[in-house]
Amino acid sequence: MEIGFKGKFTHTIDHKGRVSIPSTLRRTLPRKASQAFVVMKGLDGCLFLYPRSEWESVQRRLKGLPFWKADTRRFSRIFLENAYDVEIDSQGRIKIPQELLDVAKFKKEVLFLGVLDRIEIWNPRVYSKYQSERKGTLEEAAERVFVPREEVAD
Amino acid sequence: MEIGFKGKFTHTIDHKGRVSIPSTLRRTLPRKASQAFVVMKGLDGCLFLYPRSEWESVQRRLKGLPFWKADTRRFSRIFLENAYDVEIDSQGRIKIPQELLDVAKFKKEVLFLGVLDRIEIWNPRVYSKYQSERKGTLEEAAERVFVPREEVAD
DNA sequence: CCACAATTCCCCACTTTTTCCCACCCGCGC
DNA sequence: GCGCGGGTGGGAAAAAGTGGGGAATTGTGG
Repeated sequence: MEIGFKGKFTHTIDHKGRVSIPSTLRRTLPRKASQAFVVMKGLDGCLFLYPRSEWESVQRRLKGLPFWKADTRRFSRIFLENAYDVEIDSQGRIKIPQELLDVAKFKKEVLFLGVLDRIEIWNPRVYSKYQSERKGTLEEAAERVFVPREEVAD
Repeated sequence: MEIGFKGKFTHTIDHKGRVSIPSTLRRTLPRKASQAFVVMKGLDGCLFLYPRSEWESVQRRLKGLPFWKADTRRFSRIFLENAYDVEIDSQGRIKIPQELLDVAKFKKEVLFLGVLDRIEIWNPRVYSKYQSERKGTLEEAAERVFVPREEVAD
């Protein structure tokens, strides 16, 4: 069965950069799934946390790009320079690399969002700012999101 | 599972030309992997560091190029004249040949980037200049990576 | 072939960071 | 109350990163 993270949880980062993964999200993983994740700088100011299995397909995509093109190299670097392997420890926590703590402006409290194949980690303030800056109701957004591709005039 | 280096790390070169390979990157290698690498002049102003196993395929790719073309010959020569075998010592360090220290303009600090099948080593200033010279955002990179292939118009 | 200098190699040493483990707190159900 | 799972904190041990000395090796000139 396919992974589908969902829900919102608030946890705290300790001064060593460790934070517990919400147990609800952990339980979403297949039993046999490894404790391995990849955490990377995400879009809109959050971090993306991928189970290693999901990351594999991202990596395959990257490897498929034409290495001899300058743009490919640039984008691969941008993409990978903020990606790190992390493992869940015996307490159910991961350690977020210092680089990423800075990138995502994490203080003490962080927000976990389950978003299908990935978990997002936000500074709560950044998230509420993100949502409030985007005026428009859920209903309007839904219209844009669900319009079939071929109807999108460009 | 396939090798996929990732992440960004800053280390220092000592006055003997030695530098530690970030242990995180070392751990990306399979246990049985040898301590042997090939370091060479890379593209865009950095050095490429390939595990010997990955180097094999680079070498195969070079061999596959049409050597009767002038460009191929020039290209191969530039790469190979600046390629050296290096081994990780008992402290987890490699010694970078003087030639390459000059080529890559290394002072004291260097930046390691994990980029899939290779590790790149940069002068930090050269790297930030490289990335600032042309616009390129994570959002754009994400498009390359995540957009289904057929939709990428070329 | 030897003497000498320069470079490399192989350890050891020290500091900082990371990892591992234990302990506690809190809410909940029995 | 008591046990249990989930979340948080901290100390000790281990690993990582850096520097340096001295033996071994290489290269050069006599």
